[in-house]
Amino acid sequence: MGTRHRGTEDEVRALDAYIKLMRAANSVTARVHRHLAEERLTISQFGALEALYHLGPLCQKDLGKKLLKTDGNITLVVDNLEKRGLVERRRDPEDRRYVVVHLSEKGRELIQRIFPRHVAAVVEALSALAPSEQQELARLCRIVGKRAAE
Amino acid sequence: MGTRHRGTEDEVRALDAYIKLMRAANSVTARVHRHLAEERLTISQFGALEALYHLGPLCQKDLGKKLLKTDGNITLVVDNLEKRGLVERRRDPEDRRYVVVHLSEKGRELIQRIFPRHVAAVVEALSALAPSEQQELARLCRIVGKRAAE
DNA sequence: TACTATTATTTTAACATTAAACTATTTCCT
DNA sequence: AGGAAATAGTTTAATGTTAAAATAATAGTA
Repeated sequence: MGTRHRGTEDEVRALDAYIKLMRAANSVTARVHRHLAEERLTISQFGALEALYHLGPLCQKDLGKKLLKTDGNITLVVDNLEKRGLVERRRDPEDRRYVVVHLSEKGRELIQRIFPRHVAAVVEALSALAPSEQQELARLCRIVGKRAAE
Repeated sequence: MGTRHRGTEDEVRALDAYIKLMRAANSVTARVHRHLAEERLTISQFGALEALYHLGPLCQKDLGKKLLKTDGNITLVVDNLEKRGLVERRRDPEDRRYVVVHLSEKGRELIQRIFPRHVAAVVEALSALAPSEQQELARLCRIVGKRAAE
């Protein structure tokens, strides 16, 4: 077991699962995003580009919801993408509170080029599990995530 | 499924498990550490105190290995704990390259007081799963984490 | 219409995080 | 012994991250 805590059986079991979950998420994140360094992209920047690529233009609030990040964080990440010309901010003329973030041509070219590497890295990272185990992992994580997000 | 990617069955399955794993880890981390704000402790600070509490004094290198963080990061986290008088740095007289980090009395009192809350929060976060499911989650995460850490 | 509440974004302060360069110390090897 | 290599820690620069306060714009309501 991964915990040194002396507690009830329930506690030790939960702590063990917790530690393993955290370590798996850490290791997989590091491994999956290793290839991003080549393009000088951070994980957050990649996440934003990917969301815009698959969902189309989004206002910053919605981008934050997708990435589970705060408003202020999105402001900074979009700033840095904008500096590199990978996205464009467009103020919504209908409701001037909204800033809609669009992929630029350069940004689209980049995410199109590197997304296949991302998929390959994810497949590789999970290849130690059989297909049915991957599905079971997804099922358990969905339950845990849902409860914790309440 | 949690992905919009159009790909092979293997790809979609792996991406789905990956997304669920990440979201679960994120949500559980946020939930489990919610109580730390009361004590104005960060997650990293809590992790360092916990490691010192359960493993005894550690040099910064070893602390970094436990927390999976870089040297420079540990320097800062220990700095901030030291400022609050929760830990003490002691240069190893045998090998003056090493700085051994000790819990102070104040630090020990704090971690002893809040650790039970941490355990309770972890148990709560995982309570949506049956005991056997928690064990299965731990098993799958261990496999995935091990592969990714290679 | 005018006031209030809500919503989206930005800003700020504090801490986290990494990579890379740097310092100090020790170990290893010839 | 002496110099090279390895190891522990610090520093720096860039980015991320949050919470909280501040701005700006819109919606709702008396």
